[in-house]
Amino acid sequence: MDALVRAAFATMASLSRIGAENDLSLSQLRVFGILRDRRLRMTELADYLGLEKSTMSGLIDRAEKRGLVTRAPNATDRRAVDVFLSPEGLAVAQLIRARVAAALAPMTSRLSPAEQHRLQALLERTLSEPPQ
Amino acid sequence: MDALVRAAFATMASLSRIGAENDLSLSQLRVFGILRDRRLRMTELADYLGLEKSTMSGLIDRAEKRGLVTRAPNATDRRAVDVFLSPEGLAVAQLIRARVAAALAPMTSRLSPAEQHRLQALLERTLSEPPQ
DNA sequence: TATTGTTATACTCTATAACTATA
DNA sequence: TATAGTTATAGAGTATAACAATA
Repeated sequence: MDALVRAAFATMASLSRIGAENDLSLSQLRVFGILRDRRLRMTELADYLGLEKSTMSGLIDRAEKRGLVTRAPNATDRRAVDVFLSPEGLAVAQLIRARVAAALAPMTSRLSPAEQHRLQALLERTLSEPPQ
Repeated sequence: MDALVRAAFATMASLSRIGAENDLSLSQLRVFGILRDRRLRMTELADYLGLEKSTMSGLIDRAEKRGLVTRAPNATDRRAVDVFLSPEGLAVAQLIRARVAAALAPMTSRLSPAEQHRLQALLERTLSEPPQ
């Protein structure tokens, strides 16, 4: 569906721009979204993002160097490393979230509240299982 | 809107995967989509994608080296360079288009034809002007 | 032996700045 | 002077392969 692809590009353009304004790539933006309310191991994080663990190391290296995330040894598996947002990182994550909502508002506000609800319901259903 | 962002990521994941299967990045995928029925100058292409002209040079360099696109001097402005798909590039573009449709089908097919139509109409309206 | 994570390496994507050729 | 495009350079993102530590 053409409209879906165009909506996806328009949405990602907004996300990219907001990320860039905070010196964050799209992947880092996703890291912040995922870690907002979780503490995960490197491998789990890589699985969430569909990236290699070596790529994850680089992403977390750079975010850690900026003081946005923290690494800590896992309590039960001494091979594993937990990652979570620092207080600064959490603040950035919340800022980003607000900015994304504001950026997408012009799109969604073209619809009435009832239509927004209908759009959301339709999208939710298309997302019920990941596409192949 | 949360569903919109998730739908965007799901869609982009499909596009990325299809691109990767053909050794094409998302940006190159977009180039193919844009050039499918057009011949553009480097600067126009860069504007479409929101990229710097130097970035465009690199993308087109690599695609040209693979025989997928062709550069030609512009007929009226000797500073300008036109870009268009080669026959091989056109074949790839058509293949990609079919693969994208097939990949997104599982998402859209969860809706009835009437619902698909409604979703498309709602998305079209949110896209009536680009978000800020 | 298998898994977790890091490091080394290589390539793509991206932007900025400097440059050449043309307008 | 301004614009079109390329090149040089640098940094981020990505994957593959090799590795050390732990399970």
